[in-house]
Amino acid sequence: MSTQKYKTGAIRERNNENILAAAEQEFVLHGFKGTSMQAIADRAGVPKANIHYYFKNKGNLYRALLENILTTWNEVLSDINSDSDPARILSLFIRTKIRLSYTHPNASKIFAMEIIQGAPYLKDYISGAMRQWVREKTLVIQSWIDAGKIRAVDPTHLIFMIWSSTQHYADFETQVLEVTNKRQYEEDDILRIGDFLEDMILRGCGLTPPGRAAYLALVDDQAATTDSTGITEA
Amino acid sequence: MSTQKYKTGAIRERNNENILAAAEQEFVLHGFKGTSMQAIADRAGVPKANIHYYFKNKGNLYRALLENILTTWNEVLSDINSDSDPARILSLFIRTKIRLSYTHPNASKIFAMEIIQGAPYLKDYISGAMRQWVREKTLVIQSWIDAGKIRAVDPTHLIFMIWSSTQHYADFETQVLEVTNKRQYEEDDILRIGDFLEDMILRGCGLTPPGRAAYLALVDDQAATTDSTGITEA
DNA sequence: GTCTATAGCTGGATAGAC
DNA sequence: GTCTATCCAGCTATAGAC
Repeated sequence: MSTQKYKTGAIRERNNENILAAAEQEFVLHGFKGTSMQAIADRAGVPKANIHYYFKNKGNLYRALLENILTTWNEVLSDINSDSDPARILSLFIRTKIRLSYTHPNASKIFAMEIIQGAPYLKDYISGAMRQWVREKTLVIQSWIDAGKIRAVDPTHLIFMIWSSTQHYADFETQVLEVTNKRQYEEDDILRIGDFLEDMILRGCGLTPPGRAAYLALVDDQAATTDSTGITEA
Repeated sequence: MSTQKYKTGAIRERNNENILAAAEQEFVLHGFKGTSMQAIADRAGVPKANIHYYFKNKGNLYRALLENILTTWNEVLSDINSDSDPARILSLFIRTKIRLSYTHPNASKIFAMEIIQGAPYLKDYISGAMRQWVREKTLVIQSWIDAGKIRAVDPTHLIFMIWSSTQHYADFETQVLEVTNKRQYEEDDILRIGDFLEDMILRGCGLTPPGRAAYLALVDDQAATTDSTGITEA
């Protein structure tokens, strides 16, 4: 029940996105408590009061941002399932997570800071949906072990290892770039990291790494399929 | 040139430690900007003005804390060198880092948050001492590869993998405990994490993991040696 | 829906009594 | 060296003109 005729929802949405994008930057740089609504407003180019009009208070804005992040991740990662070949699934999962860290580094960083500080806003999500997700995946991995498809490694720790080693390149971006004396990641860096982590982790599982070419072929296939579904958003 | 006769240095030191310990807690929970001097003072049980007397300002207090952290890490990890057996060195390094994450989780978390936020206080350290440290270690690892002692894996990424997968259990403690439905880590958890990561990473390097027993024997040896040096601090 | 002005409070830091 | 009282800049949030 908005007061304007039509179309104005578009302005609201655009403002919304601007504010959320600005908030993401500020929260990464200064943390939740350390970020001021004024700084977000300045970065988004709107008066401070407007943010309160849109989101009521700082906690709601932060919550909206976290939901955005989790939604994006779920959309991308939900593609990964129902292939009975462990090597292909693990490879795809590892490389997709690395690509996510590359395309959404700030999302990963905000999530990381939230967890490090004790997950005050995400405790329910972690002990609910996330725990459930891990339970399901460990059952799949355990079934691979029982079928003799992979070595007997602890499924839960395997998931933690994939999470930590991939997210590291987003969360500790500053350290990685500074230590390796680079300005920023390039496409080739992302592929090489994928090569390395796939190689290490799959060998640890007693599997033969499918390699970079197999992944690129798979992604190209998906891209072609997605195009053919006719997504036409500008 | 202090104004009191003698012994008062002990009081100052005790206060200093209390303040640093309180600051560690608060900085972990709320980040640098989000932490108030009042909160630190309350937790340390001293008037706020005393902290300013001891540390002059918030930035100095934070810097002192970071220096404390880096000193502790250097002391513990500098023991690890000069063994020409890659499997033993890597195993010891992995398990020592996990133990550090267990004994000093807050130190790891503060360091992580500092890096995630762009390392405003530690950029010099990273591009200086830390980069140098990585350079040296990669040369050692590369010499192992050249000598055919381990598989040809990227030395830098190997170091990042060990860092990320071990620190994960400190930094993401909340997530790990919540997902695995545990209250806190126990001794056995630490050993099992060591078993898992040693197994995965050393196999990835084409090495045979020495295993838990080898590590425990080594640590017991060191403890005995340390005792025999006659350290008598209360 | 948008923005200015401001209330009400907490922040870091210091002056000055003890 | 210690602590109380206080300054003032900056904070979140809202009231109310437009």
